[in-house]
Amino acid sequence: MAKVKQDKLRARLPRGFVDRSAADIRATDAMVARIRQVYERYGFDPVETPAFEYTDCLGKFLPDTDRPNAGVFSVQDDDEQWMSLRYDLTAPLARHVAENINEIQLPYRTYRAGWVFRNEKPGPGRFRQFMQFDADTVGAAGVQADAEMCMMMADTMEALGIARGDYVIRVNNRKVLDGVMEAIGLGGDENAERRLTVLRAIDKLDKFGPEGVALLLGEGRKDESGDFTKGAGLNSDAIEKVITLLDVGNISEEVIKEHPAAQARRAQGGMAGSEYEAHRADLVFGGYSRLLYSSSTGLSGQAELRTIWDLVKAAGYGDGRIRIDPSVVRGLEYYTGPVYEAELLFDVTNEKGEVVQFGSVGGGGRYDGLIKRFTGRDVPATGFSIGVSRLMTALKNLGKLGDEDVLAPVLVTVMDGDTGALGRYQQMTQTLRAAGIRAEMYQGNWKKFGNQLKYADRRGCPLAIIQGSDERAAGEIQIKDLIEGKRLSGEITDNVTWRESRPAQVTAREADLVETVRAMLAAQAEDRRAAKGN
RNA sequence: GCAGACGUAGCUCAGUUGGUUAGAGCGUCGGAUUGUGGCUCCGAAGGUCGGUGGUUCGAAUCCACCCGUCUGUACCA
Repeated sequence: MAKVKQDKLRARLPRGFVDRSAADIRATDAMVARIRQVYERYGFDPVETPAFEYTDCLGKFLPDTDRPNAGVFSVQDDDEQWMSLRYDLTAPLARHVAENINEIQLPYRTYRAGWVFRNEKPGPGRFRQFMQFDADTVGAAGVQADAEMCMMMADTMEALGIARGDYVIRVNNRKVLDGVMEAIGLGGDENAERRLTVLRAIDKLDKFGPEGVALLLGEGRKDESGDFTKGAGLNSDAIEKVITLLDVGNISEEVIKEHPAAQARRAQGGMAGSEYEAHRADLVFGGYSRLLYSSSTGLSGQAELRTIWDLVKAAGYGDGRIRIDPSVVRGLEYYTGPVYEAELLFDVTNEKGEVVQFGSVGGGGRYDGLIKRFTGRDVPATGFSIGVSRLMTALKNLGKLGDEDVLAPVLVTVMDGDTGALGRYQQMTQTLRAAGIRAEMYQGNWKKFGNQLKYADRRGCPLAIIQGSDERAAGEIQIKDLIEGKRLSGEITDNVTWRESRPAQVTAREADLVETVRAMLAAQAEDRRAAKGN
């Protein structure tokens, strides 16, 4: 016997994957619906591509194509072609557009939600399968398309219940970063590797602060466990320039208020939030100018940012919802111009009650070269991605989700298991369903009646319908209010009394089934509202 | 990938310097109560002590390797 047990299969979930509960699925559906509503209102249309793509279509633009299974899940098809599970929704869109370029009317405004897969180390809140919700404009070269993306991200945050001031869309431009690297002598193909190291170091600003970034730009940095990360090896002059750039966006309130234009404005009676932001932007652009005067690439990046800023300001988004920020880096490979990301500004606590650094919940940018790989012709595009799973974790801990719990069904209990009686119970159940009330007939072993109520209780059923032969003969039913009954249970300690008093149970005419159930459910809903109010 | 910590029942954890049959609480199931949830009481099931190999008369305990989890770090399209 023991041997049989040894051979027993162990049920186990693959590392980094999760099963989703009813509550999770409902919360995700609700979130996706709200995001979709925003995208639709902006005039975007849905498209869907499969989870698998040929590996070369996903990864040709990557420098590390020689490692087909690093980071992605790949398999070989019957014909020995490599296929991979998609790791984002942008590369598949590029493939779709390129393949259908003659049928698609450009500019193509499109959105899609879907699961993506990454073969990397999972952590808390980090999975190997997660959902993204993307929007892209393909075939629009002007930065007005990028400005619109930023505004749409802001609207999406608010549609999800994140208050204005609790999030910010930070915008930068890869050309500005490239300009600074030119200025410190890292231009040219021979320095590509070091440029990448510098970008990675900059990306760590929110994690390690300016001091940590400076170490990574120089010799390197040692972490808590004593592990050493080799740095970019820049000299102190170059490090200072990069740190200065990152610091350009870090302007204190006092400095902004000392701005000459701001002082004049204040003399006339105060400064609105949008004016404060405008002065802040002026100071940021001034800082860019001082650092980038020698780089034409950098200056054109700055000009693009200026245009984006003017556009979002004109549309009323210049009140702190969207900010120019020199420390935004984003995806290291294919972005060519403006990059943007959405960041939450409130504290997020995990299951243990610890405050965690949440970072960005979505981001994107302009990728003018991605589709050209397939078509050979210029097809500029810009778009962004929202990490649905990640954002949901944040919202769940905030209590912004899970409010709209679905009510468990009314349980029609079974007192008598012969076919005739079962038919009558089934018919009652259908009558409730036809009236739009969620209901089910007990499907377990009917002979243990106590178990039926126990089942109803644990399932969270609001009501139980009971009809034994006595009630049947009288044309009646018993309706038990399980919520009220649970409340009363606190006052009864003796089991015999508890059973015989049949707490919170009413008798009704069978003909009044729907009417009585409706009234009792309405009363419970009213109680819940009242309780929430307190 | 690198560095560190940790793996005992479904869950949370005890387990003495290496010593007989590895325990508790919670949960699960059954009964007290075949037409009434909760409480209470009684009873039961549930463990290759993460795996493999080694040291030893003897290993949950010591050693090596592997697997897994967690933390930091790298990578993250």
